[in-house]
Amino acid sequence: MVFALIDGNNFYVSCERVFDPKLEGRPVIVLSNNDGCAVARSNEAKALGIKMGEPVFKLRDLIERERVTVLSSNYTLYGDMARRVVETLERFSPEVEVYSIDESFLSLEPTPGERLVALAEDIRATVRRWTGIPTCVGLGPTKTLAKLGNTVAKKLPELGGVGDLTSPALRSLLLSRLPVSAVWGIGPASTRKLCARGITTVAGLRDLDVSRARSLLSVVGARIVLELRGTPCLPLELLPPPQQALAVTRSFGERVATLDGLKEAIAAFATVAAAKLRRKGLLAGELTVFIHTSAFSPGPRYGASLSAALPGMSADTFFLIHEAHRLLARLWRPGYRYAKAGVIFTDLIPANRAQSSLLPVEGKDALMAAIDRLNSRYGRNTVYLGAIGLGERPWHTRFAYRTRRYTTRPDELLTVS
DNA sequence: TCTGGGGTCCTAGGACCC
DNA sequence: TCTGGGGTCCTAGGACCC
Repeated sequence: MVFALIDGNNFYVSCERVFDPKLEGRPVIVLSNNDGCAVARSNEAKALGIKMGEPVFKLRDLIERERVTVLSSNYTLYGDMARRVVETLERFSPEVEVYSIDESFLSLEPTPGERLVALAEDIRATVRRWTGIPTCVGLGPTKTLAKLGNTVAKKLPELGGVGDLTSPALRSLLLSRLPVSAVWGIGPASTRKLCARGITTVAGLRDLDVSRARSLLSVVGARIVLELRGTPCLPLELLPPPQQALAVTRSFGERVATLDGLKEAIAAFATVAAAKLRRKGLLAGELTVFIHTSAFSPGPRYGASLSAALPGMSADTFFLIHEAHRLLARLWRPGYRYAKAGVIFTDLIPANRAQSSLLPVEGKDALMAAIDRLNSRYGRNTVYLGAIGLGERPWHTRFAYRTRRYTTRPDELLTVS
């Protein structure tokens, strides 16, 4: 059995290009929430030196000079495109682990006589043809090596999009040339630790004594060393583990100084989070609320968070807004310009496993279901609670350059003439 | 002078991922 | 002026138990 990792190339940009071919061959970046940072870059944008996570205001001149196309995130579109990619992958293996929005692990069992690389090329070509999304495929005897193979495929275009690390000989050659920071799970802190001890290449990490890796980088490091040697330690996760936390947090479009303004924002975030809970069939038992000023701007700074067990498991918007507001009232201090806030639900359980309350609230579930149906049928925010406010919403996240939701909104379909 | 052993649970903080 | 959001896992240390 071989692990394959299929990963969408510059995924968000590729989704946009499917519906706007004029973007092909041009520098394109997609921005984070609130149009803050570049989170996806076409190869042309990478070639201009635009870094992952770079704040867009620092790029203004470059964008102007090089005529870079700048787009806001269109998560509705990317989520739907990702679903199509996964459906395509499921044709090639009964075992698919959806690892992130643009990455899936597959187990591959080539039939006798079938070349593994040819199979990988077939997967790429089919995904491209059926969804329009270009991908790269990494192959290896472990997930860590498949991931590394994918990195190699992206780095070396001459490989034709497939990085095969199943053969020990080729693997040894490549591992001695790749920096240790290229390994999945080795971040900046671990890279510093390793380099300080003279371990700078992937091969160096592979040859590190396992107990030494364990003491240096915890069990995570020990597992990585074994995986690099070809011993699988990470199985495919075919069914997603139960979710542990659900958060809605946002930077504000404009700073908010008043308690009323924060209450509206927190009510809006709690509304979205509660709807997500219901869609996933979950109830929350604990709530955290946080607010803070900007970490970048000068001026007085303040930030705080509070958690509390809810008096009962819930996914009820009325109740959750009320509880979030109680925490907010204890957090809020006057005299600050707040830049960000959020609500986080934890202690999640499936609604069908919950103990029923001794004091059922008549009709509340039916009311929530009715609201969800209306909003699903007529669009988000068709019906919402007055706590979100009816007037200006300075805290609203900016999406100034968002494209259409081509695949999920009949009124936003692409028109062809 | 000599002062056990083996556990669980919880939390805060760090690290990492996309 | 303008700097994202949503997750998971691991460890150390304290509290507590018998």
